[in-house]
Amino acid sequence: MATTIKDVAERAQVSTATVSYVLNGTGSVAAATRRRVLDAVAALSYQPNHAARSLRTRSRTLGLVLPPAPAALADPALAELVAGLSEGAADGGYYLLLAAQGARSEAELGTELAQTGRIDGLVLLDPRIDDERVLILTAAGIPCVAAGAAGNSLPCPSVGLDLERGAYDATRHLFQLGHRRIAMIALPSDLVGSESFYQGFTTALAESGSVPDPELIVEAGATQEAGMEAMEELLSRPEPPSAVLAASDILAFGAMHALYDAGLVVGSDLALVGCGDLPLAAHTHPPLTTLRVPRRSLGVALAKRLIALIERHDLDPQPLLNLSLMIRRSSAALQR
Amino acid sequence: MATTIKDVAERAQVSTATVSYVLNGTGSVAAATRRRVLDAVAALSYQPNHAARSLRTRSRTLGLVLPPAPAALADPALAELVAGLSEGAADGGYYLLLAAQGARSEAELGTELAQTGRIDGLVLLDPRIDDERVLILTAAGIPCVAAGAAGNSLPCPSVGLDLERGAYDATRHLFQLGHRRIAMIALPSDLVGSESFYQGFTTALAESGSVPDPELIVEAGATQEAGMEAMEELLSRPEPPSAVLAASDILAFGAMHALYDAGLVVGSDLALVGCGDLPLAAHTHPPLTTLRVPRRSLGVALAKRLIALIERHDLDPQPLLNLSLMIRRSSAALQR
DNA sequence: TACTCTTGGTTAATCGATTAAGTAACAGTA
DNA sequence: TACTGTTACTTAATCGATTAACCAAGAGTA
Repeated sequence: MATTIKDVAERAQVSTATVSYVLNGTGSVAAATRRRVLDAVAALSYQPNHAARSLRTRSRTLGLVLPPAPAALADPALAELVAGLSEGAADGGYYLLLAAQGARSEAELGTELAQTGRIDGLVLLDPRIDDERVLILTAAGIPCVAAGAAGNSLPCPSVGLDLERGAYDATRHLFQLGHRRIAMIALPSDLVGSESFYQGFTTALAESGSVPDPELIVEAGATQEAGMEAMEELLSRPEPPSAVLAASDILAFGAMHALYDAGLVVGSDLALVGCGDLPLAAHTHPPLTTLRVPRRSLGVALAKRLIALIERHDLDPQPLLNLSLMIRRSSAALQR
Repeated sequence: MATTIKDVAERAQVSTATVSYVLNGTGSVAAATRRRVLDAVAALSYQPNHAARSLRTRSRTLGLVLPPAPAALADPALAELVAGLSEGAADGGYYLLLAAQGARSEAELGTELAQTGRIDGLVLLDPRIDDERVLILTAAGIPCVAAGAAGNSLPCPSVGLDLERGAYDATRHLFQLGHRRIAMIALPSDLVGSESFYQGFTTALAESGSVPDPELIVEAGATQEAGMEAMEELLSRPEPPSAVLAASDILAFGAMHALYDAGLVVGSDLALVGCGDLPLAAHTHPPLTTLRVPRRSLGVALAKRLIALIERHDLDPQPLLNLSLMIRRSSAALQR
């Protein structure tokens, strides 16, 4: 039924080897012969069988392990990243395999997928410092790239977001609105990127002649509840902040709840800026000023980088992707 | 490096055939031999190579074609469905392959994936009546299931949502709040499911002794703009409705904008109910009453059904999945 | 002339599984 | 005893590509 390389070879009056050489651009084939082969391919609308091909070479498939149920919900924008990944994969002639993380750890699952030849490499989300997944996978010789990590704090390539610059921009924005007591709610410090974000924050403060008040820096978890608690903590300070920069939208949403509970009006009583620009951010009340993450481009870049790694192309040092500050009503000028 | 069936065979002192028989539960193998084989498998932590296996049998992979960029954004809840799909796939020993739809049509891409042996079957989103994708794919003998379609309006199996019951519940809810002039904003009528939704609506009306006023039924597109226009149209009626049931949250969001523009307050001036329960729905102002779609379960059910189809198990007639009405502030009692 | 290179192919081994066909040993049966 | 079945294996073909190894013919060179 399905046409094979043999059918093409017969029709073009050559051996299957020649067909393969033409199709892969390897070997040396006379122009006339090449034509005959290509004509036969077109006439039969031949597509090489994937299993046979990957039995000898690569699987041309990138893998992504989906976080278990609750975490998947935590990032509604995952779809956007995934779309970018499969787009970037397609550009390079690859596809994207999704695996649901069941009982096994992500590293185990990834190793299995790679060792059974299902995937050639893996994309890792939310990398942490000294991430054990990276250690296990690279030790097993499995190519992987990490998403959204900046710089070289990881033993594997990554495509980074310029969180430092983003945090800097957001902080400057608050400063220019007149705020002087600016707090920050940080993500867990073992997340790669937390450090950069903090750097951007302090750099902006330093530039305006102030130093970060340790009282106004709270490290939170990654959930909305954590953001809520962090905000409550900030409000309990002797001298509470007039503006808050949250390292993620989720944290900012939690902070909003805390502010609402405290009877404070976001935007006028206190300025709030998030990071991520989740779809929800534009629809909270008031709409949240936040740093937009180019998720689709991030996905595309990750896929391309992983493919380069797999095929051992020269890895062009990828520039960091920029965040853009979406100014909305949650950040207003300081009232006095 | 990677351990093969040969390594296992050697260690267990049997032929590779026997190993295969043990692993697949086929053939007849003495208990003692089976033990030896299983021990060897465990000792070598052997995993069969996927390419080799699928060269002879199936690829144990389900396919999903991602809608092109703009449409993908239209349904932020796609991630949830995808998570369900890969979960259901994993349960059956399958994985999920994602393909970005580039220039080619979904049917072409799906056919190619199936014919190159990359996937065994395809999941189709948003099926339409006489959907050409279904026709092309089933003609090519490619198993596929459609998502969210009810009943038998499709030439391929599907996992349905009980939209009729959902629309009925929502309409009854509005009626019980005292509303008598209830309008409906419908999705394009060629979407499988539009008919059922309409049925539920009219059944509920009929039960309360009224018949649907054609003036109060507007067929819209699928976008927010379409919802906005539809609402404007309804407001221009000589006798405008006091309540509106929108066939999708997106349409409802558009309707909200139109109402805002008209200076009407959703929830008090007019009751509005959507369908889908997108993450945004709980965060609009006022929060939107809507029918929650069990997306994750839908994904799981779709995957299981597709696998059953591929492996020719008896397809147990899947019950329709129920929607549940999330009552929020957009639907309030009739003011008089 | 005799030798070496290059070009343009072919032949056949190979990847790692599945599975049809074959076989030896033994039990049951007429 | 001779025949038929079963059980428990093994042998080897096969899936459809890639690719190392080989080869023939013609060009270039000493």
